[in-house]
Amino acid sequence: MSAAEETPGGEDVPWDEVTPEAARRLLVAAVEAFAERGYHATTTRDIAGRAGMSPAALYIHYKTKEELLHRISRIGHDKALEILRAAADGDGTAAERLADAVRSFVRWHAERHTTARVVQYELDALGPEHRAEIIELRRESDATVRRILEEGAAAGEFDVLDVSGTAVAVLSLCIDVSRWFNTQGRRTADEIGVLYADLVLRMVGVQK
Amino acid sequence: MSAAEETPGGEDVPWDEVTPEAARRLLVAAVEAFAERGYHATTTRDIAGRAGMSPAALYIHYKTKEELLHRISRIGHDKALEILRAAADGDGTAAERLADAVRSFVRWHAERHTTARVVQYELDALGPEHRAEIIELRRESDATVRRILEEGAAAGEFDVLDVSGTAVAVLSLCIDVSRWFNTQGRRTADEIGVLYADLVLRMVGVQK
DNA sequence: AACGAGGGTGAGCAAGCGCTTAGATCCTCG
DNA sequence: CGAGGATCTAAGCGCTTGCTCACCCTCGTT
Repeated sequence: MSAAEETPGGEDVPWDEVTPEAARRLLVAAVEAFAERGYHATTTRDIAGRAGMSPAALYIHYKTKEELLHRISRIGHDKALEILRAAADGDGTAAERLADAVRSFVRWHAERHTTARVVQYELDALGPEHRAEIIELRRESDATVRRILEEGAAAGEFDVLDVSGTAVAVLSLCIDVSRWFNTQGRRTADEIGVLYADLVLRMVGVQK
Repeated sequence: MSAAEETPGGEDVPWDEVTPEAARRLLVAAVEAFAERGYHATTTRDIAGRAGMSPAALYIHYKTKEELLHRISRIGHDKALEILRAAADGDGTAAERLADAVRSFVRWHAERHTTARVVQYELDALGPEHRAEIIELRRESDATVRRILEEGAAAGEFDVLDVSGTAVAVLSLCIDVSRWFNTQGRRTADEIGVLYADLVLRMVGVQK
């Protein structure tokens, strides 16, 4: 049993932590529908239909439609935070780690823009406790980026006037990729990652 | 009759192009509701209630709920484009005009983040023709920023590898302010505008 | 062969949705 | 003053929504 399955294309299969298979199919269908039309415009019938099941089948695996959104949001935020932390905890100078963080974070938001859109823009549709839980994860993402900036500033690598303001700007720039990215566009996810890493290094005063 | 009314606080009153007064009240109520809960989660009863009117009153001034959203989106995009063009067509070096554009564009997205949120994130809720109309306005915003970058690059003021990619990044950075900005936050709209103008100048290789 | 458990379905309920209609009330102007 | 259009309301229509319920089918175990 492989820990991370692979498609013929080499892309790793997400959501493989969701079992049984019917629950995963429903969740994938929900991600697509939420990304296309938004949480509130998506009906449970639409989700079930995309998964090839009857409307009632949804409620065998999920208590409510909101629970589905929460599962998606939680897994997505965990993944996003994991990406940032892997870069922040890596080897190399602060500049290298910052570039790595931006490159991989942007790539995720572009490649998986369907998921990212739901994760980043449907926060308000969650119930109060679920929303609070997710907001805490976002705070940790913010702290991770801030940490790299602080280390780079302390080491004299970066020239930053406002560390926390710059951290917000960096994250904001990356997140918004999921709003406008389009698979038919001119640029690939990789190209945007490279471009953005360069722009962010410039923001912190690093010359190439 | 003043062309632009003023509140005691000195803030200019938007939506004064919307008449009669009842139609404006409904529209302002809709902006608040759409920003808080999203277009699809907002009911026509909620909008009418906030405006202190009965549900049916909405349909005297607007044919559908979608027409309300379109009016909001159209006026907001016109205003955003006007801000960008005023800066782009101003005097001064390309660097000064770029800084001015970012400063005022960010300030608008922060100060009027309620409106901006609806304008920027509810595009998909519009019908096909209305959406196409708005997308055209966005293209013009993009072209305006790109123009400043091209002029700065041609004049040797800027060091930009990828003009259109950088233009997207600059706009994206500014727009996303409306997602996270909060009136109770640490920073004022002005402060963020100044910070972001600095970050953007760094992106295009201008030293302070 | 009989069983129990769990995933699945068709039908449908109560509530809430966008929007309409009939009629009351207000304002404007001859 | 009194006609007539504009504005607003109470009531409610037809439909869709999230979700439930009674039942069925499949399958490993005894």
